[in-house]
Amino acid sequence: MFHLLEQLEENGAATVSSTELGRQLGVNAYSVRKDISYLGEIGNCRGGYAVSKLKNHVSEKLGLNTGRSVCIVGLGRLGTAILHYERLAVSGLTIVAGFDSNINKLETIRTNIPLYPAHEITTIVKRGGIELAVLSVPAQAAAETAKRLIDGGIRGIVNFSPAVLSPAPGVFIRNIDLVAEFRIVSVLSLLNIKN
Amino acid sequence: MFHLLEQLEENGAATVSSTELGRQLGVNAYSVRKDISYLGEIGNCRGGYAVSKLKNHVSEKLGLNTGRSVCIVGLGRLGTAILHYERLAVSGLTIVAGFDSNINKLETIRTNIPLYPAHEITTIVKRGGIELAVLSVPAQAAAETAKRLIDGGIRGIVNFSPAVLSPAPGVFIRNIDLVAEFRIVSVLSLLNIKN
DNA sequence: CGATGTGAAAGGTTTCACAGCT
DNA sequence: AGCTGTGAAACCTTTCACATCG
Repeated sequence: MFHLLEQLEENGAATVSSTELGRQLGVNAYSVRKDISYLGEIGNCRGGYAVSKLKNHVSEKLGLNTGRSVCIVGLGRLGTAILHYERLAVSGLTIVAGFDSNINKLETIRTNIPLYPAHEITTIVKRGGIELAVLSVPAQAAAETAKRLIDGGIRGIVNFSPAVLSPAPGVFIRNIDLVAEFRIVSVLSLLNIKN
Repeated sequence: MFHLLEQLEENGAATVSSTELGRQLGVNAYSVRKDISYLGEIGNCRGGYAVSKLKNHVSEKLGLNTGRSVCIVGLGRLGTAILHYERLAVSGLTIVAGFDSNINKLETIRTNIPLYPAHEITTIVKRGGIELAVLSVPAQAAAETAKRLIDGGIRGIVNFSPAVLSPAPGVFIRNIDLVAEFRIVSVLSLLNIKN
């Protein structure tokens, strides 16, 4: 949704209607209006929403403009891919550190982002006031690593490992199990025609 | 869920109760039982579920055992990471091809999986009867690439690009916008304590 | 008119309570 | 007693109809 607004703005569109937004997002116009209305009114009934105004409005209400610091824990292929992901940088998130338990690996990765061994997680997170973390370590290391992050005072974790992390107070955890996603597609593509 | 069952089996657990499954999955026991019951009964009321029996039951009912072929389109860092992802291989999915529009890139990637230039997508997918695809190309290339896959007769697409693909009959599309996931964590970790 | 914002209906999912089996 | 399977209740989300505004 936000990405679409940015695209529209780049293309020089001044306004956009809920119908059009819905079409491009693959949902109906009701939902679009409902969602937008939760953030308070803004539309100028005649010509739809003013694109840049709506973008800023959403951005502000959701706190998307407040830059937040992120660290990547586990620099395997997936972790490294995220470390270099450009789209993150342009979305208010700054990657400020990377961690891996394999010290040799830290030296082979080319980046300007500072990298540290895994045992320093708690210290660095605490010192740098790092708010969010990406967990891309093997399943068996997930619980231990998460504990270190939480001890450092992390506020949110995006967990790519298949292990389900035990919830901690004040820490928001989002699990993304890639293999499960593939299974979903695999199963559902067999069954029905509609999404 | 499925991953947990495999783990339990490895650890030699013979049976498991819905309460215990729920605890480890971070949901309550009601949901676990409800979900399992949709696939038909199986539990032996006294000692909970027999782990391996349940695993096979789920596997069979969901068609997880029928090996399906997958191709990866767009061999950037993310695409390459998935190409090498071992956990996919052990979950009934076989990666049978990779595609990229940059021919030079195809030569630099070390793998046993056959790689092809992007313009051959339709041909190879059709010829190989490839069922599922991973789309990890830049947003502006997503629509065109998806069209080629669909022309080749693909059944399901896991779309990692931020572009929303227009739905096609008989093709199941699952969108995974990584930046959106980070925004969700970023926003929600600010607000509430509970997940 | 064309478009938004919103209360009410429809539909679906999660939670619960409890019968029934070992 | 301990646990499963399931109908009913509570809850939430999506869909719709329509009043309202420029």
